[in-house]
Amino acid sequence: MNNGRFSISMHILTLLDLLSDELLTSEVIAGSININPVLVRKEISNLKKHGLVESKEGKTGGYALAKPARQILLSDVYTAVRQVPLLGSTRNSPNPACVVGKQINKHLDTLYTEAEDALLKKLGKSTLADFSKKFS
Amino acid sequence: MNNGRFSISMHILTLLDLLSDELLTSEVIAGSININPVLVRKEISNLKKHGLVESKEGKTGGYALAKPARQILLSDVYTAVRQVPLLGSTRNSPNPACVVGKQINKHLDTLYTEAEDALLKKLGKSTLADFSKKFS
DNA sequence: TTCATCTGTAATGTTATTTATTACAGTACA
DNA sequence: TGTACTGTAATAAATAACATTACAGATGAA
Repeated sequence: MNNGRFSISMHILTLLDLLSDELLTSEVIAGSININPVLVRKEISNLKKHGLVESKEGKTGGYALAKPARQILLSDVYTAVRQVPLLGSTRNSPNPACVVGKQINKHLDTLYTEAEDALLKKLGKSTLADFSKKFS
Repeated sequence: MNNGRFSISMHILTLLDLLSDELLTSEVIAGSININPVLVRKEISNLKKHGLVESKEGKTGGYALAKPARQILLSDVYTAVRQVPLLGSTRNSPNPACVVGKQINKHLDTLYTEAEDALLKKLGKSTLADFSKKFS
């Protein structure tokens, strides 16, 4: 995964949950995370695609959760953010002339999928509401 | 984690297991993975520190597993390679003036530790021998 | 109806991380 | 004593992550 994106998404979602009585702007959110507002908008663009956040444009616009925090599993967040296998390499092209090189990617993929399933299962046990409950 | 390192270590260890009747040189290993031999030596330097591989210098030198493949858990490999939290961000310094920013890292750390424990538990269920058995 | 304030997104620049390469000292065997 | 390795440092190149600038489009309010 793009390292950092899960943390950023969790931060965004936590803010939206805890301050759910108002729409938050990308600038306010960015101020809490301490990153650029454009990054927040990009990240939220992704969270919107996955049905976790909704937005309103124009003046008085901003962001809010698309559904109650107790209906958002942390595994949903992971899935939304995920791009590449958790343990997998980015650029590798092992030698196909070698018995191991030829098959390793296939077998590693299987392993990574299983490992990721275990992770998802774990993350699926708590919700955003459970998480943001810790802030008080 | 340094993405790619787990894959590389698994590749190295699989080769060492399947060709355990001889010492393998960094060049042979690098040829199978299709990376630079120096990277192999560096990665093995780390695996040695964790007691998974042993080496012999000089002419006729090379590498071998430090113990039987059935005694090497995949979680051992992960632990050897691991540098930073699985899901964690690299550079983030949230705003301490914000209720969320102030505490988020602490709570994310807890979450990441739990998630990683689940992963380790899963990886601890199979050994290098189980993995390399798949190549034939 | 026009200005102010926001989202959405593209394009580009900067910085950090990862991987590759070069170089060479040290070891061990023949 | 030469050859073929490991071990490791130093540096360069490639890639990925993040920041910034810019601006079109939406929406509400003066």
